[in-house]
Amino acid sequence: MSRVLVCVAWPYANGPIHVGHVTGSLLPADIFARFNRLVGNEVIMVSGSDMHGAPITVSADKEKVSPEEIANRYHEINLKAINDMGICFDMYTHTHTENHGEEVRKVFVKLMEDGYLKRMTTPQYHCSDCGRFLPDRYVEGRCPHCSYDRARGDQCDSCGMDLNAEELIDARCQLCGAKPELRDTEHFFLKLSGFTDQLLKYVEGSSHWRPHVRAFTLNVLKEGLIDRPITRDISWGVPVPVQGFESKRIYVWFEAVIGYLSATKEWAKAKASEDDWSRYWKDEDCRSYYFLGKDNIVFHTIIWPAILLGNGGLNLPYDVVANQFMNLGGQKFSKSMGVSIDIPDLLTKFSPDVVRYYLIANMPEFKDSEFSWEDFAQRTNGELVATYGNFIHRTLSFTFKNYGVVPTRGALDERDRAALERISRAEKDMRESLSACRFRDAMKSVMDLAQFGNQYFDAVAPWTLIRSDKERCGTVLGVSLEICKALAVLGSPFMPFSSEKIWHDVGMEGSVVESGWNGTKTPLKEGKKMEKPVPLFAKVEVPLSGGFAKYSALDLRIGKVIEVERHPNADKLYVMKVDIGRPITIVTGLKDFYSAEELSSKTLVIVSNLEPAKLRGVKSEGMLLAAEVGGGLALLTPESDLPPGTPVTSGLEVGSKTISFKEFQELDIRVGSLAGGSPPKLDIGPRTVSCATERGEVGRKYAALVQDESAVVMHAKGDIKIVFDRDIPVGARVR
RNA sequence: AGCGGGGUGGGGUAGCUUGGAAAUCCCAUCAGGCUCAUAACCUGAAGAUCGUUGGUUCAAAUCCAACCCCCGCUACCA
Repeated sequence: MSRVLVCVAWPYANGPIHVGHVTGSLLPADIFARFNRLVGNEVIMVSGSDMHGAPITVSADKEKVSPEEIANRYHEINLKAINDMGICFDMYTHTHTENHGEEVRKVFVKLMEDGYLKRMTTPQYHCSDCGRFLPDRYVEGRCPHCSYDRARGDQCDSCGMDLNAEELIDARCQLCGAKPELRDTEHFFLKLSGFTDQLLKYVEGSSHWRPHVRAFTLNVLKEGLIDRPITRDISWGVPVPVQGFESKRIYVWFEAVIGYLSATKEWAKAKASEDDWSRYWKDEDCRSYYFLGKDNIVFHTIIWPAILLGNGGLNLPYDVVANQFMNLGGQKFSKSMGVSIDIPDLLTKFSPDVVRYYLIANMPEFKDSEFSWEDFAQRTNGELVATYGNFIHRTLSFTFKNYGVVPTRGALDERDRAALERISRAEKDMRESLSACRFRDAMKSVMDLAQFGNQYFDAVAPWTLIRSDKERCGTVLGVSLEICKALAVLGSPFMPFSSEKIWHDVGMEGSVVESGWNGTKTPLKEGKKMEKPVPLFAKVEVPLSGGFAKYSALDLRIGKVIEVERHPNADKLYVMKVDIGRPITIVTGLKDFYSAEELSSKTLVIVSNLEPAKLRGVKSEGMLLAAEVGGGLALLTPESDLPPGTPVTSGLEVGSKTISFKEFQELDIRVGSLAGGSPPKLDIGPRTVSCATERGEVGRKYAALVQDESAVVMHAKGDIKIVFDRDIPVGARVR
C-alpha cells in the first residue's frame, strides 16, 4: 500500500482534444491511476484545462468574443470528452480559477524573495491607439533583409528570416495599423541557469525514466540553460503580484505547471480536508508520475523541477512518462472520409472501450506510431472482438443456454488447476508491466489470457461434455467463468466499461472497482441466475479511401521554359518563366542539378493550380515535377513533344480549385517500371502494384500515380506518357 | 537542409539500454481440427541476407562509424 500522485499534462483550451492527447497522456495516466486504485494504493489524478496564453486571445479576437468565453467553451467540451472516454480524474480543473491564481502568486513571491528571479528591461513595441504592448507577431513592417513589406515581428513570411520586432522598418500595429513606438518594458526572468547542477544530479539519479526522456533532458542540460522571462505584456493570464506590473501577466509556461499543485489543493479543499494535499507533495514516500507528450518534456524535467527546487519542500517528479507522437498522416485521415479525429467526434462513432483498446495497442510509448483506420479496424475486429469478446461471449452464452445459472464447480483436474494458475501468471505479468509504465505489454498479458481462455475452452469442449457428463461440464464452465472474471478485473484499467459489464454478466455483485484486485479471488456465486448475454463488442467498419479521386485535385500542364534567372536573394534557387499556355513564374531549387542553359530548353510537367507562395521574396505560381532519390534528380517530361498548356490528365477529372502545398505532398507519385503481364504490373521499388494503364513499353520507366495497390501511368491526351529526362531509380518519389 | 523517430518474413510489429544457442506476436497464405461462439475459436506448416557497407568481439538484430531510404515538425522544398 502506497501513495501515488498522477499528473497529466494540461490540454490547451483552444480546441477539442484529439487522439494525440488521449494516447499520449490522458489514457496512460488513467490506466496507471486505475491500476493503482485497483491494487489498493491511495491515488489522486489531477489536471485541467490550460486556459491562458496567446493562441486563445487570437481565437477570441477572431471570433470577437472574450478569451474567457473561448477557454470555457473548450473546457466544457473537453471535460465531457474526457468523461465519455472513461478517463477518471479526482480533479480536472482549469488555470483560470481563484485558487490557481493564488497558488501561482505564492510560488512567484517565494521565488522572488529567495532570489531566484531577476528583473530585466528590454525594448518592446507599444501601440498607443490600441493602448497596449504588442507581441512580436502583432507587429508588421518592412523586412530589413528582403524588403518584403508585410513581415511580422517574429519572422518574415517572405524570406523566412527570424526577426526581432525592433529590426522592422516602418513598423506598424497589425491590429489597427497605427505606428507603434518602442518602449522599454521590464520583466521577471527565472534564473534557470542556477539550477543546472541540482538538475543534473536529479536527472542522473532517475535511471528508471524512459531512455528518451532522460537522454533528451541531459542533452538540454549539457547545452546550458538560459534564464527565461516569466512575465509578458498581455492582459489574459495570471496577474503579476508586484507593484508596477499591473498591466502584465505571468507567462503560461511558468504558470500552467503550477497547476499540478493548485489542482491538488483544490481537490483537498473540495473534500474538506485542506491539509491532505501535503500528503501527496511533502511526504517523500509518495511518488508522483507525470504523463505527457514528448513536446512537453523540458517543462516537466527541467522547468517544473527548477520551480519546485526554488520553492523548496515539495517532491520532484518521480517519473516523467513521456510518450512519443501518434501521427495522423498518410492521407487516410482526411476529412473527406467524413471522419475526423477529435475525441467528441470519434465517440459518436465508436464506443470508448473500442477506442481505448486501439489507442493502447498502438500507443507510441517508445517510438512514434501511426493511426490508420485500416489498422484500427483490423485490431478491433481481429483482437478485441474475435479473441477477447468472443471468448467471453461463447462462455456466457453456452452457460446461459444450458444452465441458466452460474454452474456448480466440482472437483478440479490437472488442466483446470493449470488454468487457474494461468490466471495468476497473467496477474503477475500485468502487474509488472504496469508498475514499469509499459501499457502495451500490460494489455498484451490480458489479451494473452483471453487467448488462453479460448484454448482451454476448446480443449475441454463443453459442447461434448454437456451430453455425457453434465456435472463435469459445469466444472469446466465454472473455470471458464473464472477466466472471464479475471479478464474483467485485469482488463478494467484498460476497458473499464466492458469490465463492469463482464463482472455483472458472470453474476458478481457490486463492481470491479469496488472489488479491486482481489476480485480475481472472490468466488463465483454458484446457482445465481444469469441473464441472456449480448456480445460485448461489435465489429467496426471503416470507410476505405477509394480510387484515384485525390489526384483529381491536380491540374497538370505541359510547360516550356522561357527563361531562367538566378534568384536575387538565395543561392540555391532559380527564378524561371514557363509557358503553360500563359506565362507564369516558378521558383525552383534545381541549382545543384541543372545549369540555367540546360533548363532553358526543357519541356516540363507543371502543377498549375498550386497555391502561389513566396520563396525568399519571389512569388512562385506553380511547381515543376521532378523525381528525386538519394542525390539524384530527374525532371518529368512528355515522351514526345506537346504544345505548352496541354493538360496531363492521366484520364482523370481535372481539378479547378487551387491546392495547397501540403495537399500536394500527400499525393504519392513515383517512378515506376512497367513489368508487363495481364493485368500489367508496375514495379515501384519497394513493391509491385497493378497498373491501370493499358499500353506502354515494358521495362521503360514512367511517372505513376500510386493509390494503395494500384497505379496509373501519368499521361496526356493521345496516350502520350510522362517519362524522365535523366535516368532515375525505380521507386523515386516525385515532388 | 535542420531537429526528432524509424528501417526486423507479404503487411504491421517485439527484441536493441545490460551482445550469446533455433529472432516475438498479430494479420494475410497453406494444411488440418472444432461446431459452443460475432465466417468467430484451436492446432500445425511455409515464409526473414534483422536497410547497406565497414569496424569492435570468440560471438552483433543488439555496440561503433559512414551511407541509403521512410515518417513527423521546421525551412532558401514548389
